[in-house]
Amino acid sequence: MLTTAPVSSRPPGPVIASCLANSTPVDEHADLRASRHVADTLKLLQDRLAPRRRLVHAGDVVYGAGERFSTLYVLNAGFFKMVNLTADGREQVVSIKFRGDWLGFDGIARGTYSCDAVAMDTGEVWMIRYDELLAACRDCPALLDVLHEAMSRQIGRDRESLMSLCTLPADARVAEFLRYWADSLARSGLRSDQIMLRMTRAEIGNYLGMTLETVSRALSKLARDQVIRFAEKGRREIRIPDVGALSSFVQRCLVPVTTLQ
Amino acid sequence: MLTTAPVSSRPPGPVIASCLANSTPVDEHADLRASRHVADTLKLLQDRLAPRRRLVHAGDVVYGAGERFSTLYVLNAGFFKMVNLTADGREQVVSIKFRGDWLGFDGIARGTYSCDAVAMDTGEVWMIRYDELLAACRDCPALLDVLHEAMSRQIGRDRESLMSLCTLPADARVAEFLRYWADSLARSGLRSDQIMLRMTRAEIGNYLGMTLETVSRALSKLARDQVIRFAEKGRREIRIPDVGALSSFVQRCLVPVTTLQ
DNA sequence: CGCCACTTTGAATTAGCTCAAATTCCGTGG
DNA sequence: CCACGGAATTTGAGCTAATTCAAAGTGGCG
Repeated sequence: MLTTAPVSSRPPGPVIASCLANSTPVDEHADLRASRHVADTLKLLQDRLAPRRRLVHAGDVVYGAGERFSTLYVLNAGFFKMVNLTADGREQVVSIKFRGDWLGFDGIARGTYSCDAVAMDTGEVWMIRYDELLAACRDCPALLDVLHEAMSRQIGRDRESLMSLCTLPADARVAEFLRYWADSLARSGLRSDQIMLRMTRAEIGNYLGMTLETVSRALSKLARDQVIRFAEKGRREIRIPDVGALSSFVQRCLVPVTTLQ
Repeated sequence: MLTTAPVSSRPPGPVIASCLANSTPVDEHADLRASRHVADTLKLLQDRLAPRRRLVHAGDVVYGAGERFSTLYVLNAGFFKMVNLTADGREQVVSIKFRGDWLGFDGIARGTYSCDAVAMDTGEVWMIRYDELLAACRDCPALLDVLHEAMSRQIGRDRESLMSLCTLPADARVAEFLRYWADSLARSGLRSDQIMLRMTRAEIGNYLGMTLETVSRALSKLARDQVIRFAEKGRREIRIPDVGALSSFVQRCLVPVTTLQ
């Protein structure tokens, strides 16, 4: 559980238990706290609302853009992408959801969902009728706190995505993307030194505002620089020996030449 | 300055009164309804919370990144920009706020604000302590609805920004930006055929993920195509004879050659 | 009037895109 | 088991939209 530091001394080791490989250098308990926070939130929802659970498989659409809004979803397992399709035919992955994330907030204001929520893997969502949630909040203020916290976190997260898009070159955006994915796994209580990407290069590129070729080149570069490693077979699985290395890669992208003088 | 234009058959024509020239083709009362909605919301807040008002002038910082979160702000007049500064020194305008918009949602989850809220003009914000708001919501569910609606709308809006960034070329992003600004003025109940930009080209470029030169070129192009017109003096004021023209300009950007076959 | 910040425009440069070809992976059926 | 085919990926090469660099031009204001 305690990573053996940056320098990889770790043998591939069986994936069995031993989970929760984290590596935030600043606060090595941060991931643990975060994952507990997710677990606590889910527990609260389960206790107070006993939400209906729904199993999903890759490709399942939990709700589609334009459908009447009535229920929020909380992701308990698996991964989702939110896909937006504009009237003029532009298609865009606008966000990726992990365990503990809520789906459907955008529906509250308009009365209809504005995206498709598509499962990228086998997983489970909890269905929470918005009206029932509000009713339950009356008896249990903690529930309201949890709701607001989730909405607020999404707002903060969306902002970070926007920052990335606006201020980072393509290579760095890919690195940031992997870093966030690893972070999210850690928050979920899963091992984060190993990512099974559930997206094609084309989808990643769409999400990050670049072409699939650029994604591929960026990943190749990250591998060349030893920041990531591809699993022996299948280039969808990515090993991240040290999350910190991803962050410093981003930094390096920002200071292209200035280092010299 | 006025290049004799490619075709130019339209005479300058007086722009005198005739305010509120809107041009949503689908529903010509949409703007009116939207502005009533903003007014109703503000009325509700005023009646139930009697929030403290604060006058601001251009450059005033209502709250800064890192400050302890305690209160939300509702913009009653003026314009704000939200500015994010990352640890590594990247600075980014992450959103623009208009009348009826709320400021500070990002603070709920982290307990601190994550952006600077900077006034771009003389205006007024209403201060709403978050704890008091929650207390008031207990007696008045409508208040809670308004809060959730505002958070949800921001989530939806942030998504649209991201779509723009990812899927539109620079020219179109500038057009979209102006269109949204005009829309927001209409929602505020202000005339929307005329925009006084409170931002430099550099700020606009930062917000839209491009350089100031690109913004300038895009605006020049829009003027050349008669989609906008600059006021006689000062290139900060922009006339929009027809908002629809902005939208169709965006469309044109998306179909570069395909029109032929 | 003259400074200064902002804007516009042009010319050269480049990051990322498009197009194209080769390679790998994986499921399917003989 | 292997051969086959389609989809995803990688990599190269040229092209283009947008950036960078540079030089005027414009407006606001003490």
